[in-house]
Amino acid sequence: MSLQKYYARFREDRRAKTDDRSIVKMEHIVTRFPPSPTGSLHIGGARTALFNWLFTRNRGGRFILRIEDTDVERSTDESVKAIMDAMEWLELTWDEGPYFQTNRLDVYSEYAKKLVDSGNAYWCQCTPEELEMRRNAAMAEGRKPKYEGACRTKAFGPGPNRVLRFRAPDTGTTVLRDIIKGAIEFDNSELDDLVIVKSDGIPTYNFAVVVDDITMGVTHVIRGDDHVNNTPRQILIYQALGEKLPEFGHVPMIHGEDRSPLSKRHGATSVMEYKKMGFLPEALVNCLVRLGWSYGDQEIFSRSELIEKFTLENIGKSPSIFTMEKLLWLNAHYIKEKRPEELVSPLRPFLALRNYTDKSDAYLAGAIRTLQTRSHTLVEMADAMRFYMVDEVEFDPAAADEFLTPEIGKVFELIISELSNLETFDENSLETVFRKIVADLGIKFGKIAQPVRVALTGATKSPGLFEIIEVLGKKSVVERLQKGLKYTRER
RNA sequence: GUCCCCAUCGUCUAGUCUGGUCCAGGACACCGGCCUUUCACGCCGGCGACGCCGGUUCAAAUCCGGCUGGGGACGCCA
Repeated sequence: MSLQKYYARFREDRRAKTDDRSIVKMEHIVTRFPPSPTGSLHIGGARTALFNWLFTRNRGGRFILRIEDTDVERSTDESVKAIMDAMEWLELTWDEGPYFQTNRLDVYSEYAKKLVDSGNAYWCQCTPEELEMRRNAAMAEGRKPKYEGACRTKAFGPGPNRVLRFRAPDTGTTVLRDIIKGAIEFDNSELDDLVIVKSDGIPTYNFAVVVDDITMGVTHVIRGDDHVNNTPRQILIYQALGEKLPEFGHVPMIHGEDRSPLSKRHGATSVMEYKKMGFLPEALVNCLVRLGWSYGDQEIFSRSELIEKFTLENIGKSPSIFTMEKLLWLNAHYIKEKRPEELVSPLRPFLALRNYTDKSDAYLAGAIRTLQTRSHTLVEMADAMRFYMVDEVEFDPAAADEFLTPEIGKVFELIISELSNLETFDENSLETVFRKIVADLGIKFGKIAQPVRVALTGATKSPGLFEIIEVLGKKSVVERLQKGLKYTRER
């Protein structure tokens, strides 16, 4: 599929969902999620997107997807797709976009020109190498490694290998009034003249975001804590442009178990990896939202509840650690909660991966129902499903050895004949038959349960006997019992 | 190094703004028990934290200061 068509697909999607918003109060809130397409959507980015999305849906605003691809070297179409796929899986629908910064170069030039004309920007021809050296020297001497303004007064015009720098004030303070963190004051002397247009004519991040947020009418900038230090620079640019500031809210970071930034060595970082591991999107969403945000003691939230209850005020200030423990529990919860039929299609890919022969939706749903309280993930479920899917089960040697004994053979014969004559093959009648057999033989049900279980599933652990028998059906059950019987005779 | 942020059970967190109702509540994980045809589910119980020091106060998890620890930023990356 071409990228164009791909985007169009999402556009269609959006149109369909736009009307939902009219039922919510409109407050003209505009937010955005601006990933840079240099990889897949990861846990941290997903949570930022989720917070923005929830905030916007709660307030009845517009949520924009903007692709920040000004790093031409590292940006790829593949990443754009990966990010949109992940957002689609999490159902983080956007109302506008995706916009691409590389398509908006004219807009940035226009704003760059404004800054040059007003004396707030100047051309600089210091080379990256020189800059690097000066930075290192400053660090070595314990000084803040900032640009000292060598080209400030040279009045260069644009030219090859020249960059445009923003002329930052040397004195005074800039205050960031953060919705989440409160007021943070920065000494302007800490800031330097940052590059806003690179020598290839492409704007840098700090400039492009500001121009985009201004021109797209963004009212609330909600992003990761790692952007706090960029914010005073951006505020200065807003001011130089004479524009009104948006509200800023910086959400605390998510770390790995050793409190270092979340990375591959902490396990899966990409949202789609969690899909592959058999997690349900609602579980990931529920897990992610509780990292930094809370609503009293409540742990489980439906999507509509989240939209209703989400506010920025309930976001905490301290960073959190992402572990899979709660996610696993949440996933198990949602697996239990769903109707078996709803799990059929999400489970199918996992079944296919195991090369099981295909079964009907109804059969699958029946099998799923027996495994819902026993699975933390779809992977676990697909694995546990094996005995439902194969024609012939292979006995676990230890289990067969312990339970498929010669003595149990006679019992099997009786069960086989009773079951063969049974008309209605449901849990209730099954239970009646077994209780009768047990009573006739004068033994405890526990005596025969494990042997039958081994014959039917090959293992000592499984869902309840009667549910298994009902799902498997008479033919398969009788065959398996006969195979078990054969084993007891031939051992 | 400089600047900025953060700090409650192992983890996610409530409580901190508006000190007393908190010898700190919930959830996950872990441990024990019950239920039981196995395994799970479920239910009941247990373990377990206000980083440290000082100050303010009749009273501090809550306010103030310092320390320590962790994180972030300091790019012609975003």
